[in-house]
Amino acid sequence: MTMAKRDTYTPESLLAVAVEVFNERGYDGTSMEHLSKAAGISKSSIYHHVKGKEELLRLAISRALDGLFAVLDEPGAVEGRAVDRLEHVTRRTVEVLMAELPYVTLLLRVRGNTGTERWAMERRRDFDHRVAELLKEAAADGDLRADVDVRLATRLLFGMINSVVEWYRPGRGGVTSGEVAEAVLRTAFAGLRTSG
Amino acid sequence: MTMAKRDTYTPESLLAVAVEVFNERGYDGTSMEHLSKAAGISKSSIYHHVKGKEELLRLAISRALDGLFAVLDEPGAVEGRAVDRLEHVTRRTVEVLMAELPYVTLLLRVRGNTGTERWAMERRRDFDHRVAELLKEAAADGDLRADVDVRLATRLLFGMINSVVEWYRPGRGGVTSGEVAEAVLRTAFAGLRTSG
DNA sequence: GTCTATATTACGATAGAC
DNA sequence: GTCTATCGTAATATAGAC
Repeated sequence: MTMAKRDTYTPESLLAVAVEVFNERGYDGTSMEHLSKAAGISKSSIYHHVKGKEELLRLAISRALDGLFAVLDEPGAVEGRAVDRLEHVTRRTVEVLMAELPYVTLLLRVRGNTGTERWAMERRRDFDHRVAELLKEAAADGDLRADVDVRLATRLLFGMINSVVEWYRPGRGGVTSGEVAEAVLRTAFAGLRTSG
Repeated sequence: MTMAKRDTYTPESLLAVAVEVFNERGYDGTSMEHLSKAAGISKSSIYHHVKGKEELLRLAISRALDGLFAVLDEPGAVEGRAVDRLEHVTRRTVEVLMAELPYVTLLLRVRGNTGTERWAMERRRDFDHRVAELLKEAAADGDLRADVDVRLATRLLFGMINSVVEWYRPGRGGVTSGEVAEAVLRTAFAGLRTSG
Protein backbone atom coordinates (compact mmCIF):
# COMPACT_ATOMS: atom_id res chain seq x y z
CA MET A 1 0.00 0.00 0.00
CA THR A 2 2.75 2.50 -0.91
CA MET A 3 0.83 5.66 -1.68
CA ALA A 4 4.13 7.03 -2.99
CA LYS A 5 4.37 9.94 -5.37
CA ARG A 6 1.70 12.55 -5.91
CA ASP A 7 3.96 15.49 -6.66
CA THR A 8 2.94 15.96 -10.23
CA TYR A 9 1.10 13.94 -12.81
CA THR A 10 2.38 12.17 -15.88
CA PRO A 11 -0.06 11.12 -18.60
CA GLU A 12 0.46 7.59 -17.28
CA SER A 13 -0.38 8.29 -13.63
CA LEU A 14 -3.30 10.50 -14.59
CA LEU A 15 -4.57 7.73 -16.82
CA ALA A 16 -4.67 5.32 -13.89
CA VAL A 17 -6.92 7.70 -11.97
CA ALA A 18 -9.16 8.43 -14.96
CA VAL A 19 -9.69 4.77 -15.82
CA GLU A 20 -10.84 4.04 -12.27
CA VAL A 21 -13.48 6.77 -12.54
CA PHE A 22 -14.50 5.73 -16.06
CA ASN A 23 -15.13 2.19 -14.84
CA GLU A 24 -17.11 3.29 -11.82
CA ARG A 25 -19.34 5.84 -13.54
CA GLY A 26 -19.09 4.76 -17.15
CA TYR A 27 -17.25 6.82 -19.76
CA ASP A 28 -20.26 8.93 -20.75
CA GLY A 29 -21.26 9.33 -17.13
CA THR A 30 -17.88 10.82 -16.24
CA SER A 31 -17.33 14.56 -16.60
CA MET A 32 -14.02 16.40 -16.54
CA GLU A 33 -15.21 17.72 -13.21
CA HIS A 34 -15.40 14.15 -11.85
CA LEU A 35 -11.88 13.44 -13.11
CA SER A 36 -10.65 16.70 -11.64
CA LYS A 37 -12.01 15.83 -8.19
CA ALA A 38 -10.63 12.29 -8.30
CA ALA A 39 -7.18 13.45 -9.37
CA GLY A 40 -7.07 16.32 -6.92
CA ILE A 41 -6.23 18.92 -9.54
CA SER A 42 -8.36 21.40 -11.49
CA LYS A 43 -10.10 20.64 -14.75
CA SER A 44 -7.80 22.85 -16.76
CA SER A 45 -4.72 21.16 -15.32
CA ILE A 46 -5.84 17.91 -16.87
CA TYR A 47 -5.66 19.54 -20.30
CA HIS A 48 -1.98 20.22 -19.68
CA HIS A 49 -1.32 16.45 -19.65
CA VAL A 50 -3.76 15.15 -22.24
CA LYS A 51 -5.68 16.63 -25.13
CA GLY A 52 -9.05 15.84 -23.61
CA LYS A 53 -11.38 13.21 -22.29
CA GLU A 54 -11.37 11.10 -25.43
CA GLU A 55 -7.57 10.87 -25.44
CA LEU A 56 -7.68 9.33 -21.96
CA LEU A 57 -10.07 6.74 -23.35
CA ARG A 58 -7.80 6.04 -26.31
CA LEU A 59 -4.71 5.61 -24.12
CA ALA A 60 -6.52 3.23 -21.80
CA ILE A 61 -7.97 1.12 -24.57
CA SER A 62 -4.65 0.95 -26.42
CA ARG A 63 -3.06 -0.53 -23.34
CA ALA A 64 -5.76 -3.19 -23.08
CA LEU A 65 -5.54 -4.11 -26.76
CA ASP A 66 -1.75 -4.29 -26.71
CA GLY A 67 -1.89 -6.78 -23.85
CA LEU A 68 -4.50 -8.95 -25.50
CA PHE A 69 -2.94 -9.04 -28.96
CA ALA A 70 0.47 -9.87 -27.48
CA VAL A 71 -1.04 -13.17 -26.30
CA LEU A 72 -1.68 -14.23 -29.89
CA ASP A 73 2.05 -13.96 -30.66
CA GLU A 74 3.28 -16.06 -27.75
CA PRO A 75 4.93 -19.39 -28.64
CA GLY A 76 2.08 -21.35 -27.04
CA ALA A 77 -0.37 -19.58 -29.34
CA VAL A 78 1.43 -20.37 -32.61
CA GLU A 79 2.88 -23.87 -32.05
CA GLY A 80 1.17 -27.20 -31.55
CA ARG A 81 -2.33 -28.56 -32.03
CA ALA A 82 -5.10 -26.01 -32.46
CA VAL A 83 -6.94 -27.21 -29.35
CA ASP A 84 -3.80 -26.74 -27.25
CA ARG A 85 -3.16 -23.29 -28.72
CA LEU A 86 -6.79 -22.47 -27.93
CA GLU A 87 -6.29 -23.48 -24.32
CA HIS A 88 -3.12 -21.42 -24.10
CA VAL A 89 -4.81 -18.35 -25.53
CA THR A 90 -7.81 -18.80 -23.24
CA ARG A 91 -5.64 -19.11 -20.15
CA ARG A 92 -3.40 -16.19 -21.06
CA THR A 93 -6.34 -13.99 -22.05
CA VAL A 94 -7.83 -14.46 -18.60
CA GLU A 95 -4.46 -13.67 -17.04
CA VAL A 96 -3.93 -10.50 -19.10
CA LEU A 97 -7.51 -9.43 -18.42
CA MET A 98 -6.87 -9.72 -14.69
CA ALA A 99 -3.43 -8.11 -14.83
CA GLU A 100 -4.70 -5.13 -16.81
CA LEU A 101 -8.16 -5.27 -15.27
CA PRO A 102 -9.28 -1.61 -15.36
CA TYR A 103 -8.04 -1.10 -18.90
CA VAL A 104 -9.65 -4.25 -20.28
CA THR A 105 -12.84 -3.48 -18.36
CA LEU A 106 -13.08 -0.16 -20.12
CA LEU A 107 -12.45 -1.80 -23.50
CA LEU A 108 -15.25 -4.28 -22.95
CA ARG A 109 -17.77 -1.60 -22.04
CA VAL A 110 -17.28 0.80 -24.91
CA ARG A 111 -20.54 1.59 -26.77
CA GLY A 112 -19.45 3.20 -30.05
CA ASN A 113 -20.58 6.82 -29.64
CA THR A 114 -17.21 8.35 -30.63
CA GLY A 115 -14.60 7.52 -33.23
CA THR A 116 -12.27 6.17 -30.59
CA GLU A 117 -14.95 3.84 -29.31
CA ARG A 118 -15.75 2.53 -32.77
CA TRP A 119 -12.06 1.88 -33.40
CA ALA A 120 -11.85 -0.02 -30.12
CA MET A 121 -14.84 -2.18 -31.02
CA GLU A 122 -13.33 -3.00 -34.38
CA ARG A 123 -9.99 -4.04 -32.91
CA ARG A 124 -11.77 -6.12 -30.31
CA ARG A 125 -13.74 -7.88 -33.01
CA ASP A 126 -10.43 -8.67 -34.73
CA PHE A 127 -9.17 -10.32 -31.57
CA ASP A 128 -12.34 -12.36 -31.18
CA HIS A 129 -12.11 -13.53 -34.76
CA ARG A 130 -8.54 -14.72 -34.23
CA VAL A 131 -9.71 -16.89 -31.34
CA ALA A 132 -12.73 -18.08 -33.29
CA GLU A 133 -10.31 -19.31 -35.96
CA LEU A 134 -8.57 -21.46 -33.36
CA LEU A 135 -11.90 -22.97 -32.35
CA LYS A 136 -12.69 -23.72 -35.96
CA GLU A 137 -9.32 -25.40 -36.46
CA ALA A 138 -9.71 -27.45 -33.30
CA ALA A 139 -13.14 -28.56 -34.46
CA ALA A 140 -11.69 -29.55 -37.85
CA ASP A 141 -9.03 -31.59 -36.03
CA GLY A 142 -11.84 -33.47 -34.30
CA ASP A 143 -10.74 -32.23 -30.89
CA LEU A 144 -14.04 -30.54 -30.07
CA ARG A 145 -17.41 -32.17 -29.60
CA ALA A 146 -19.16 -32.50 -32.93
CA ASP A 147 -22.52 -31.35 -31.63
CA VAL A 148 -21.17 -28.02 -30.44
CA ASP A 149 -21.78 -25.06 -32.73
CA VAL A 150 -18.41 -23.30 -33.06
CA ARG A 151 -19.87 -19.84 -33.38
CA LEU A 152 -21.99 -20.29 -30.30
CA ALA A 153 -19.15 -21.92 -28.34
CA THR A 154 -16.86 -18.98 -29.12
CA ARG A 155 -19.42 -16.58 -27.79
CA LEU A 156 -20.05 -18.49 -24.61
CA LEU A 157 -16.31 -18.88 -24.04
CA PHE A 158 -15.77 -15.14 -24.35
CA GLY A 159 -18.84 -14.57 -22.22
CA MET A 160 -17.24 -16.52 -19.44
CA ILE A 161 -13.81 -14.93 -19.85
CA ASN A 162 -15.06 -11.35 -20.14
CA SER A 163 -17.42 -11.69 -17.20
CA VAL A 164 -14.37 -11.80 -14.94
CA VAL A 165 -14.18 -7.99 -15.11
CA GLU A 166 -17.61 -7.81 -13.47
CA TRP A 167 -16.54 -9.35 -10.17
CA TYR A 168 -12.78 -9.79 -9.85
CA ARG A 169 -11.22 -7.24 -7.54
CA PRO A 170 -7.49 -7.67 -6.91
CA GLY A 171 -6.40 -7.95 -3.32
CA ARG A 172 -9.63 -9.34 -1.98
CA GLY A 173 -11.28 -12.71 -2.40
CA GLY A 174 -7.87 -14.25 -2.59
CA VAL A 175 -8.14 -16.01 -5.94
CA THR A 176 -5.15 -15.64 -8.22
CA SER A 177 -5.43 -15.08 -11.94
CA GLY A 178 -4.02 -18.55 -12.51
CA GLU A 179 -6.78 -20.12 -10.42
CA VAL A 180 -9.49 -18.23 -12.27
CA ALA A 181 -7.95 -19.19 -15.60
CA GLU A 182 -7.94 -22.86 -14.56
CA ALA A 183 -11.58 -22.67 -13.48
CA VAL A 184 -12.59 -21.12 -16.80
CA LEU A 185 -10.67 -23.80 -18.68
CA ARG A 186 -12.14 -26.66 -16.65
CA THR A 187 -15.68 -25.30 -16.91
CA ALA A 188 -15.54 -24.45 -20.59
CA PHE A 189 -13.45 -27.25 -22.01
CA ALA A 190 -15.11 -30.04 -20.10
CA GLY A 191 -18.14 -29.23 -22.20
CA LEU A 192 -16.19 -28.75 -25.40
CA ARG A 193 -13.38 -31.28 -25.66
CA THR A 194 -14.06 -34.69 -27.13
CA SER A 195 -12.00 -36.45 -24.47
CA GLY A 196 -11.76 -35.30 -20.88
CA MET B 1 -42.79 -6.56 -40.29
CA THR B 2 -46.11 -4.92 -39.44
CA MET B 3 -45.13 -1.35 -38.68
CA ALA B 4 -48.65 -0.96 -37.31
CA LYS B 5 -49.68 1.94 -35.11
CA ARG B 6 -47.79 5.17 -34.82
CA ASP B 7 -50.76 7.44 -34.23
CA THR B 8 -49.94 8.35 -30.69
CA TYR B 9 -47.65 7.04 -28.00
CA THR B 10 -48.45 5.21 -24.82
CA PRO B 11 -45.83 5.00 -22.07
CA GLU B 12 -45.41 1.37 -23.17
CA SER B 13 -44.78 2.03 -26.86
CA LEU B 14 -42.54 4.98 -26.09
CA LEU B 15 -40.59 2.76 -23.71
CA ALA B 16 -39.85 0.28 -26.49
CA VAL B 17 -38.30 3.04 -28.59
CA ALA B 18 -36.34 4.50 -25.68
CA VAL B 19 -34.87 1.18 -24.60
CA GLU B 20 -33.54 0.56 -28.10
CA VAL B 21 -31.70 3.88 -28.04
CA PHE B 22 -30.47 3.36 -24.47
CA ASN B 23 -28.94 0.05 -25.49
CA GLU B 24 -27.30 1.43 -28.60
CA ARG B 25 -25.81 4.59 -27.07
CA GLY B 26 -25.77 3.70 -23.38
CA TYR B 27 -28.11 5.35 -20.88
CA ASP B 28 -25.76 8.23 -20.04
CA GLY B 29 -24.87 8.66 -23.69
CA THR B 30 -28.54 9.16 -24.61
CA SER B 31 -30.07 12.65 -24.49
CA MET B 32 -33.72 13.55 -24.64
CA GLU B 33 -32.91 14.93 -28.08
CA HIS B 34 -31.77 11.46 -29.20
CA LEU B 35 -34.99 9.95 -27.86
CA SER B 36 -37.03 12.67 -29.52
CA LYS B 37 -35.47 11.97 -32.92
CA ALA B 38 -35.89 8.21 -32.57
CA ALA B 39 -39.54 8.52 -31.51
CA GLY B 40 -40.36 11.11 -34.14
CA ILE B 41 -41.88 13.54 -31.66
CA SER B 42 -40.48 16.59 -29.92
CA LYS B 43 -38.60 16.52 -26.64
CA SER B 44 -41.40 18.20 -24.73
CA SER B 45 -43.93 15.67 -26.01
CA ILE B 46 -41.97 12.93 -24.28
CA TYR B 47 -42.57 14.68 -20.97
CA HIS B 48 -46.29 14.35 -21.58
CA HIS B 49 -45.98 10.55 -21.36
CA VAL B 50 -43.30 10.08 -18.75
CA LYS B 51 -41.81 12.18 -15.97
CA GLY B 52 -38.35 12.15 -17.50
CA LYS B 53 -35.45 10.12 -18.69
CA GLU B 54 -34.93 8.29 -15.41
CA GLU B 55 -38.53 7.09 -15.36
CA LEU B 56 -38.02 5.43 -18.71
CA LEU B 57 -35.05 3.64 -17.22
CA ARG B 58 -37.07 2.55 -14.19
CA LEU B 59 -39.93 1.20 -16.31
CA ALA B 60 -37.56 -0.77 -18.50
CA ILE B 61 -35.63 -2.24 -15.63
CA SER B 62 -38.80 -3.19 -13.75
CA ARG B 63 -39.94 -5.20 -16.71
CA ALA B 64 -36.64 -7.07 -16.83
CA LEU B 65 -36.63 -7.79 -13.12
CA ASP B 66 -40.26 -8.96 -13.11
CA GLY B 67 -39.47 -11.50 -15.80
CA LEU B 68 -36.39 -12.81 -14.06
CA PHE B 69 -37.90 -13.09 -10.58
CA ALA B 70 -40.96 -14.87 -11.98
CA VAL B 71 -38.64 -17.72 -12.98
CA LEU B 72 -37.77 -18.35 -9.34
CA ASP B 73 -41.45 -19.02 -8.53
CA GLU B 74 -42.07 -21.53 -11.30
CA PRO B 75 -42.82 -25.13 -10.20
CA GLY B 76 -39.54 -26.37 -11.68
CA ALA B 77 -37.66 -23.89 -9.53
CA VAL B 78 -39.20 -24.92 -6.22
CA GLU B 79 -39.69 -28.69 -6.54
CA GLY B 80 -37.17 -31.51 -6.82
CA ARG B 81 -33.44 -31.87 -6.31
CA ALA B 82 -31.43 -28.66 -6.08
CA VAL B 83 -29.32 -29.55 -9.11
CA ASP B 84 -32.46 -30.03 -11.22
CA ARG B 85 -33.98 -26.79 -9.96
CA LEU B 86 -30.68 -25.10 -10.84
CA GLU B 87 -30.88 -26.44 -14.37
CA HIS B 88 -34.47 -25.28 -14.68
CA VAL B 89 -33.65 -21.78 -13.47
CA THR B 90 -30.62 -21.59 -15.76
CA ARG B 91 -32.63 -22.65 -18.80
CA ARG B 92 -35.55 -20.35 -18.03
CA THR B 93 -33.28 -17.40 -17.21
CA VAL B 94 -31.70 -17.68 -20.64
CA GLU B 95 -35.15 -17.88 -22.21
CA VAL B 96 -36.49 -14.85 -20.35
CA LEU B 97 -33.31 -12.93 -21.13
CA MET B 98 -33.82 -13.60 -24.82
CA ALA B 99 -37.58 -12.93 -24.75
CA GLU B 100 -37.12 -9.60 -22.95
CA LEU B 101 -33.74 -8.93 -24.53
CA PRO B 102 -33.62 -5.12 -24.68
CA TYR B 103 -34.96 -4.72 -21.15
CA VAL B 104 -32.59 -7.25 -19.60
CA THR B 105 -29.71 -5.81 -21.60
CA LEU B 106 -30.35 -2.43 -20.04
CA LEU B 107 -30.55 -3.97 -16.58
CA LEU B 108 -27.18 -5.67 -16.99
CA ARG B 109 -25.46 -2.45 -18.05
CA VAL B 110 -26.49 0.05 -15.39
CA ARG B 111 -23.56 1.61 -13.55
CA GLY B 112 -25.11 3.05 -10.39
CA ASN B 113 -24.97 6.79 -11.04
CA THR B 114 -28.61 7.44 -10.11
CA GLY B 115 -30.95 6.13 -7.42
CA THR B 116 -32.83 4.07 -9.97
CA GLU B 117 -29.63 2.43 -11.13
CA ARG B 118 -28.52 1.59 -7.61
CA TRP B 119 -31.94 0.06 -6.90
CA ALA B 120 -31.61 -2.02 -10.06
CA MET B 121 -28.18 -3.27 -9.07
CA GLU B 122 -29.45 -4.28 -5.64
CA ARG B 123 -32.40 -6.23 -7.03
CA ARG B 124 -30.12 -7.92 -9.51
CA ARG B 125 -27.78 -8.95 -6.73
CA ASP B 126 -30.78 -10.47 -4.93
CA PHE B 127 -31.55 -12.57 -7.96
CA ASP B 128 -27.96 -13.73 -8.28
CA HIS B 129 -27.92 -14.71 -4.62
CA ARG B 130 -31.04 -16.81 -5.03
CA VAL B 131 -29.33 -18.77 -7.81
CA ALA B 132 -26.11 -19.01 -5.81
CA GLU B 133 -28.16 -20.66 -3.05
CA LEU B 134 -29.26 -23.34 -5.49
CA LEU B 135 -25.65 -24.00 -6.46
CA LYS B 136 -24.71 -24.31 -2.81
CA GLU B 137 -27.54 -26.75 -2.18
CA ALA B 138 -26.62 -28.83 -5.20
CA ALA B 139 -23.02 -28.94 -4.01
CA ALA B 140 -24.19 -30.06 -0.54
CA ASP B 141 -26.21 -32.82 -2.21
CA GLY B 142 -23.01 -34.03 -3.85
CA ASP B 143 -24.37 -33.31 -7.32
CA LEU B 144 -21.61 -30.89 -8.28
CA ARG B 145 -17.94 -31.60 -8.69
CA ALA B 146 -16.18 -31.27 -5.34
CA ASP B 147 -13.22 -29.36 -6.75
CA VAL B 148 -15.39 -26.58 -8.13
CA ASP B 149 -15.60 -23.43 -6.03
CA VAL B 150 -19.30 -22.60 -5.78
CA ARG B 151 -18.80 -18.85 -5.69
CA LEU B 152 -16.61 -18.93 -8.77
CA ALA B 153 -18.90 -21.35 -10.59
CA THR B 154 -21.88 -19.07 -9.98
CA ARG B 155 -20.04 -16.17 -11.48
CA LEU B 156 -18.90 -18.05 -14.54
CA LEU B 157 -22.40 -19.42 -15.05
CA PHE B 158 -23.90 -15.94 -14.97
CA GLY B 159 -21.07 -14.71 -17.15
CA MET B 160 -22.09 -17.17 -19.80
CA ILE B 161 -25.81 -16.50 -19.44
CA ASN B 162 -25.54 -12.72 -19.37
CA SER B 163 -23.15 -12.61 -22.32
CA VAL B 164 -26.05 -13.64 -24.53
CA VAL B 165 -27.23 -10.01 -24.59
CA GLU B 166 -23.96 -9.05 -26.28
CA TRP B 167 -24.57 -11.01 -29.45
CA TYR B 168 -28.09 -12.42 -29.73
CA ARG B 169 -30.26 -10.50 -32.18
CA PRO B 170 -33.73 -11.94 -32.73
CA GLY B 171 -34.70 -12.70 -36.29
CA ARG B 172 -31.21 -13.28 -37.58
CA GLY B 173 -28.73 -16.08 -37.01
CA GLY B 174 -31.63 -18.43 -36.63
CA VAL B 175 -30.92 -19.85 -33.20
CA THR B 176 -33.93 -20.14 -30.91
CA SER B 177 -33.81 -19.30 -27.24
CA GLY B 178 -34.28 -22.98 -26.46
CA GLU B 179 -31.19 -23.91 -28.45
CA VAL B 180 -29.09 -21.27 -26.76
CA ALA B 181 -30.34 -22.39 -23.36
CA GLU B 182 -29.37 -25.99 -24.16
CA ALA B 183 -25.91 -24.93 -25.29
CA VAL B 184 -25.38 -22.98 -22.08
CA LEU B 185 -26.55 -25.95 -20.02
CA ARG B 186 -24.34 -28.43 -21.88
CA THR B 187 -21.30 -26.19 -21.74
CA ALA B 188 -21.68 -25.19 -18.12
CA PHE B 189 -22.97 -28.34 -16.51
CA ALA B 190 -20.63 -30.72 -18.28
CA GLY B 191 -17.93 -29.03 -16.23
CA LEU B 192 -19.99 -28.90 -13.07
CA ARG B 193 -22.05 -32.06 -12.63
CA THR B 194 -20.50 -35.09 -10.97
CA SER B 195 -22.07 -37.47 -13.48
CA GLY B 196 -22.67 -36.62 -17.14
C1' DG C 1 -51.08 15.19 -27.63
C1' DT C 2 -47.94 17.81 -29.89
C1' DC C 3 -45.60 21.88 -30.82
C1' DT C 4 -42.10 26.24 -30.34
C1' DA C 5 -39.70 28.91 -27.19
C1' DT C 6 -37.08 29.28 -23.23
C1' DA C 7 -35.20 28.79 -18.38
C1' DT C 8 -31.43 26.80 -16.08
C1' DT C 9 -27.82 24.04 -15.29
C1' DA C 10 -23.85 21.11 -16.64
C1' DC C 11 -20.37 20.03 -19.90
C1' DG C 12 -15.84 20.10 -22.65
C1' DA C 13 -12.43 23.05 -23.59
C1' DT C 14 -9.54 27.50 -23.69
C1' DA C 15 -7.22 32.05 -22.02
C1' DG C 16 -4.08 33.94 -19.41
C1' DA C 17 -2.08 34.88 -14.67
C1' DC C 18 1.28 32.99 -11.45
C1' DG D 1 2.30 22.62 -13.74
C1' DT D 2 -1.45 24.48 -11.64
C1' DC D 3 -4.78 27.82 -10.94
C1' DT D 4 -9.31 31.05 -11.62
C1' DA D 5 -12.32 32.80 -14.87
C1' DT D 6 -14.88 32.20 -18.84
C1' DC D 7 -16.59 30.87 -23.55
C1' DG D 8 -19.78 28.28 -26.37
C1' DT D 9 -22.56 24.38 -26.52
C1' DA D 10 -25.65 20.84 -25.19
C1' DA D 11 -28.17 18.94 -21.47
C1' DT D 12 -32.86 18.28 -18.66
C1' DA D 13 -36.95 20.15 -18.00
C1' DT D 14 -40.91 23.63 -18.08
C1' DA D 15 -44.36 27.25 -20.01
C1' DG D 16 -47.91 28.08 -22.70
C1' DA D 17 -50.02 28.19 -27.49
C1' DC D 18 -52.78 25.28 -30.58
